[in-house]
Amino acid sequence: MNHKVEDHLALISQLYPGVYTQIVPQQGESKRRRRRKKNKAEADIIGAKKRKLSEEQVNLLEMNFGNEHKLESERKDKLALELGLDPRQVAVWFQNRRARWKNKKLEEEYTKLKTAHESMVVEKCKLESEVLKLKGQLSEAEKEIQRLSSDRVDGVSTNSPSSSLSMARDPPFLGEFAMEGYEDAFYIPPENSYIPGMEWINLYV
DNA sequence: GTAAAGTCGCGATTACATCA
DNA sequence: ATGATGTAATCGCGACTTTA
Repeated sequence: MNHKVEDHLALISQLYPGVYTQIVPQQGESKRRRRRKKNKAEADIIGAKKRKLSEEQVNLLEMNFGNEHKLESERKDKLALELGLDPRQVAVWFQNRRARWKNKKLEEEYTKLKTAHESMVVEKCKLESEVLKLKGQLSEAEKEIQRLSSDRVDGVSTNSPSSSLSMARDPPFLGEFAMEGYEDAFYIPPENSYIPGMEWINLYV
């Protein structure tokens, strides 16, 4: 805080006890208190009008912030002298600037994550439709197998085990998340490994 | 060694200027 | 005139350092 303003506040708090209660903390009052509202008359009395920094001042501050976000006191004093500001104002500016920078970074990060999430959703849709397509192909192939095997055994045997095998091995249809929690139950073997009962597949590859 | 005082940075909030 | 927005300033707090 500007020392002049502080002096004014101290004086006013002496003259008008109860107005600036935050200056003399109450005994045992550790919790955050509601801050007093400064009215225009008070601001006029103490000359505490808020003023915008000039473009040149902001430019120089921005340049310094670009070099280094933190502000050691030596640099702060030097900068304050250069800008014709109170060192406290320079510190406050850096404080607020760091907060703005942090907010901006957070927003950028959020946008990046959102974009990544959206493209993942698209990818998921693609994969799901691919799965549906492959399931259709599989079902067609099984129908064809059944047709061929019934052609081959036609008139020889009516209780061929092959007619029920594929049904017995088929996992129940569980919808979109069929594999969740069933990784062990429906183990998918690596390529070229021998699968009992799956010899037929070699006929088609 | 330690309690009190001082300093600094941060998050949250307020006050004020500016603009649509 | 008024609500939205941006930003300077304030407050309260914790962490750390300095001083007596």
